[in-house]
Amino acid sequence: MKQATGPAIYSVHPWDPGNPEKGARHQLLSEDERAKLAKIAQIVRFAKGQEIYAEGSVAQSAFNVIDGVVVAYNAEHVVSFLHPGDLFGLSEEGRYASTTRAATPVTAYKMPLAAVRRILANNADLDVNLIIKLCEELRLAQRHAVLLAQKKAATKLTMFLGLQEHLQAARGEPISEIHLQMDRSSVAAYLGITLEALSRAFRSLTSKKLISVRDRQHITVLDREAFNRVQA
Amino acid sequence: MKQATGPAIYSVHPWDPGNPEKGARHQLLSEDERAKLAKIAQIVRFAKGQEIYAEGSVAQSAFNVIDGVVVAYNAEHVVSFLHPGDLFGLSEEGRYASTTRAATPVTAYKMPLAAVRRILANNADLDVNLIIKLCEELRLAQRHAVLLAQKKAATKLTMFLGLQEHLQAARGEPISEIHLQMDRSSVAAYLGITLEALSRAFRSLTSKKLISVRDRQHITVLDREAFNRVQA
DNA sequence: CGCTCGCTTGAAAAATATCAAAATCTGTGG
DNA sequence: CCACAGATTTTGATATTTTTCAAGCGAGCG
Repeated sequence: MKQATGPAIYSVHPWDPGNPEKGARHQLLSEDERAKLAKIAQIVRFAKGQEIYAEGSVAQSAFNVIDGVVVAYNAEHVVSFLHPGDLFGLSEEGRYASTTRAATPVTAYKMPLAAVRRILANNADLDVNLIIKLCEELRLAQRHAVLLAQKKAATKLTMFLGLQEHLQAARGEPISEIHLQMDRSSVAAYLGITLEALSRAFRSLTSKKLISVRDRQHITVLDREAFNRVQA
Repeated sequence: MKQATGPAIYSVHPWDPGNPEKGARHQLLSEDERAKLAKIAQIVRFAKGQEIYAEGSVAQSAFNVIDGVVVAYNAEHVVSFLHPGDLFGLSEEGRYASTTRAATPVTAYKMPLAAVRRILANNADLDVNLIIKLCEELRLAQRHAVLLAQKKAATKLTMFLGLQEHLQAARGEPISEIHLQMDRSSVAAYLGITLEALSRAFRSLTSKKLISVRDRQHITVLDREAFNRVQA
């Protein structure tokens, strides 16, 4: 468990173009805010594969990932992966907009939406931070769209790996290897291709020695230049 | 010109599952807030095809569409269409995350980001409303992702037309016809297919009498049931 | 009138989807 | 520690679909 002090929301800061640490993520909540949220939060655990909530059901709680990876589905299609420091469970007209499921064993804070709203209404700083986080999610969703718009499976895969690597770095994790915690079918759904096409794309990149696959979860980029060139 | 009283942000309200007017959009800003923003906003116009700002350039202004349609590009790919009541120009690390271009003649409010931030910092209500709007954009982006994940061009097209119709209704415009204000190449880029594939998808739906195309901009759904069934 | 630009159509090439089956991995229990 | 059952992933062959390249159409405009 990474944070015992209360909910934590990480994001890159959306302003300051001259920011020295480009792309680094920061904790958006102050100690005080975290403490406030901690009072209404409880820690919950989900087993791998367990559903957290279903699309269309009445939204009662928001969640904040402490450890593990969550997959969000819209109508059978994977729309995002949520990592520690990410927030999910925001809703459309009071109902969840996605189905979420634990891709690995997950620990998370669970917070009643009503209480979150009450706190937000009285705390301008929190609002701004939530805005920052939402901007980040929006940018990620748009990057996902760019990825999905690619026509070749190998291109999609390199973009995906690049994105994962980038996020991993932003989270401060080592990036000698890319660590894919979700299974192949989730990745395929995220890329908008079949499991078979994904498998072949992996093989194609591997046989060209652009990447090496240590095991299903660990990938290394061998030829960075050629790897980046695939995205063209 | 639709709103002379100041910037307007429209969105569906994210809570209240029992909301009677499902999917209807509301004005998020109070008269007071609009007046406050109007003080820092100027009205600007863009000719059809004109670039509004470029991806990666330093972000200095946010925009609020008054009239017309704006296309947002990420790396050559269309990620969204912006209509009256939409907000754009929010940034990542101080630089614009997309390139935007007027798809039709556009009128918009232009507001210095620094001033917007100053107002946001002192106005919790605005914050909450911005959050609501960002949630909406996020949901749209995820719906776009679901669309892009479809494997057949005809399916993508029906989903797109359905989405446009839905948005049109939410804006309170008549929906006897679907009005596509952007050109075919923008639609194709949004769907992640080639112009030719889009053209063939239109022909396929037309020849099956699911839709009729009055002119390049106006489409009618003839067989609603079959039309909805395509999305399977 | 002749032009360009946006869109449509056609034919061949390339890529992915689909279906079926083999291989590999994971967790469980002996 | 090993063996087994079920789930996950890879591989193979074929069918579909889309991309690509090239040419034709048509509306709007100087």
